[in-house]
Amino acid sequence: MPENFAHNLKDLKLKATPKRLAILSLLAEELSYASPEEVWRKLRRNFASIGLPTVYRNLEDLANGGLITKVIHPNRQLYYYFCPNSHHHHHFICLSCRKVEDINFCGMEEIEKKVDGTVLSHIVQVNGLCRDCAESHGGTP
Amino acid sequence: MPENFAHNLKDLKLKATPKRLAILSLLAEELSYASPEEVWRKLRRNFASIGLPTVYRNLEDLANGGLITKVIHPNRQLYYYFCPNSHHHHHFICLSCRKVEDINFCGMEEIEKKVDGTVLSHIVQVNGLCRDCAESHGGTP
DNA sequence: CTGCGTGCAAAGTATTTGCAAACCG
DNA sequence: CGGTTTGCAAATACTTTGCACGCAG
Repeated sequence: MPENFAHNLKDLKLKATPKRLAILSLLAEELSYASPEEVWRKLRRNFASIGLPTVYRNLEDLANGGLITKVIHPNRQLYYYFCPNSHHHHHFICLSCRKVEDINFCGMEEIEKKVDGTVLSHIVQVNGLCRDCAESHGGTP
Repeated sequence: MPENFAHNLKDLKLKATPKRLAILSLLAEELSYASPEEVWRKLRRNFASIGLPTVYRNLEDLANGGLITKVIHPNRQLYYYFCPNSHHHHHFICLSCRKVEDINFCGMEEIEKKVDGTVLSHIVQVNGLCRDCAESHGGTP
């Protein structure tokens, strides 16, 4: 499922501009989450001029469209992750190397029953150290 | 369990200053989460001079000590909530009136088994509209 | 063509930091 | 007394906005 990006964008009524496509493929190649500035730095290798605001705007739009996922980070900076996995699930993020693992579990059905109100969204994210990072520097994020 | 705040602070090696105690009791009286600035505005009623940075610092310290909880909000501002419930659980937050409901469920045991790494922390938060808000303005946060 | 997308420059604004003075224990 | 805590002022730094031009459809 490599290059339906253009198609995905069309579905979201976003134009398939070179920069959007580049952002998507760039993130798709990462196993980890990235900050807007990191994405921007990488894009500058391929584009003579690209503005940081453009990156912010596009990441935001892509996340709203569901093509990529916002990562919730203790330091409250923005990070994004491209997740090829299409069915509902959550993530384990490594605070050290930023790798992301899928978690195929979501207790939300049970939770929704317990809540006295309307659920609009939910956040489930597990933070920690991946096996590699945990072994190497035994616990220092 | 009203005023062991001083004791709680001591456990965290934080001095029981009037301002810290005020922050705690102020939050303890709320059923909802509050921003640092809101806390600050309320504190100014009782203290001739109180700096916003002090509020930020104390909220952060109290949250790190586990006396209060940071709320994760879509707008990425800081919010804090005092939760009297001592055993592990999570929260349903109303994006409209900011009320907080406890959710006595956490699927983390199951999740930890699935993860290939060391879990340091986890976030489970359900966002939505409480029954009252859902009924009144049927869906506009 | 026509409106969405982008660059650039500039503005926000919540949050942090530095330091001297005040204070808890 | 001695290390914490606090106020104040100022700085950070991430993120967002405005506007004119360029490009996708």
